[in-house]
Amino acid sequence: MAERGPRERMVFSTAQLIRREGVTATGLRDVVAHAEAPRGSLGHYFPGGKEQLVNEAVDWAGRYAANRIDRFLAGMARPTPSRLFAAMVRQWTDEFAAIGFDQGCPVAAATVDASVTESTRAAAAAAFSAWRAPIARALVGMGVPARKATAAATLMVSALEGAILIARAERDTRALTTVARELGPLLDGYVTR
Amino acid sequence: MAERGPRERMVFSTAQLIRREGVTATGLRDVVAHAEAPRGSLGHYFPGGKEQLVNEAVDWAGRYAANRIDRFLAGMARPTPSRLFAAMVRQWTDEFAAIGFDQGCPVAAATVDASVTESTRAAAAAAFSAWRAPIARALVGMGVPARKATAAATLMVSALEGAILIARAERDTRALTTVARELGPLLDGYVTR
DNA sequence: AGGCTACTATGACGGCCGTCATAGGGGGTG
DNA sequence: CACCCCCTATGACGGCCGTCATAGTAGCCT
Repeated sequence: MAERGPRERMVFSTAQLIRREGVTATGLRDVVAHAEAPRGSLGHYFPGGKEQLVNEAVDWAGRYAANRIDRFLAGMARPTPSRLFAAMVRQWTDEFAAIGFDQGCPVAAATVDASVTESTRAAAAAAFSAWRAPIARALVGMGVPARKATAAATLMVSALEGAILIARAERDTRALTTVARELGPLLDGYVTR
Repeated sequence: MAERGPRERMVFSTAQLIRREGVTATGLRDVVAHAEAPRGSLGHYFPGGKEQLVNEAVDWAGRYAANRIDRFLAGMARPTPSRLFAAMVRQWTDEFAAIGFDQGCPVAAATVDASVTESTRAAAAAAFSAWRAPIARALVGMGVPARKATAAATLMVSALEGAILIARAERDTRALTTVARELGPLLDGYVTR
């Protein structure tokens, strides 16, 4: 997360804060403090106000999740659906173990939280889409029929998001490891060649 | 939702409002208005303040979800894991179709949202537990080994919660129907007798 | 009747929110 | 130098928040 300009830092910090506080509870003053950004720049870079800032943070999160998928695949010698899913899950178990359960998924937070604006809801939908696309593409590359790939990707994201939720509530990664274990064989079963 | 006292109405209204606004965005004044309850009673019935009110709402939601499971089973001639899951999913697709995508799961909202207090987080964990227990019990009754039943219940709740999230973001029930369809055979495969 | 308890009414308090108006720096260009 | 444009500084505004103090009212118990 190299040294970027104030604008990018604010978007990134917004995503970070949304992850643990939710949209409504994240104040713009908190954002500038976290980003160590000049407060006066807020209205300058984000004339659309908090709504614009939040939307950009959600966009950022969607792109980040998508990139992660590609990175997981790049690190695998012989990728399989279950291995990809295991990597996605492990990313979260590792993070929970390392820094605690306070930070969840920003896209989930933006979806659930608050008097979320229509535009923010649309940003969340786009983020889920951006996340699912590389998964489905990867599954096809592993031999899953295109017809089944998007459904499988939806299942993977759903199970992961739900398990993240439960893990945070229980402060225990068990839900995550459970879904990875139980879903693995089913996912590999989609492969036809 | 028969005519209850003001106290119960406030708890119920809190759950309703949390479902669509989140915890932080739900104001106490909104609650009394929605419950048509006397404002002066808030501090009387809930000396623990908003925190207590939210916790009771989450508790209520957990019990409600658990009761729903029993009601689903009662309405089935020959219950199977996939049929139970389909019923759980259908409850949500029906609700989304009927009243829109504005209302999600209150337990998810309480988990994700905000400067949620430790006690609220614990209430959410208890709610998930209360929800999962009757599912696991039902699975055992259908012939799923006890060893596998809790894992399967966790998978079902995870996939459902995640799909609810995606469905709300996309304003489309497709994610829900997808997980029901894809997970069905796996769930029935747990049955050994 | 008197008194005690359970409940309700009302308004004020301090605090934080997102937004905006105003003004100042500061470097590159004419 | 003068100018302009991009960025930043600062403080005020109205509004809503959760909480609390104070003052009632209603009804049962003895």
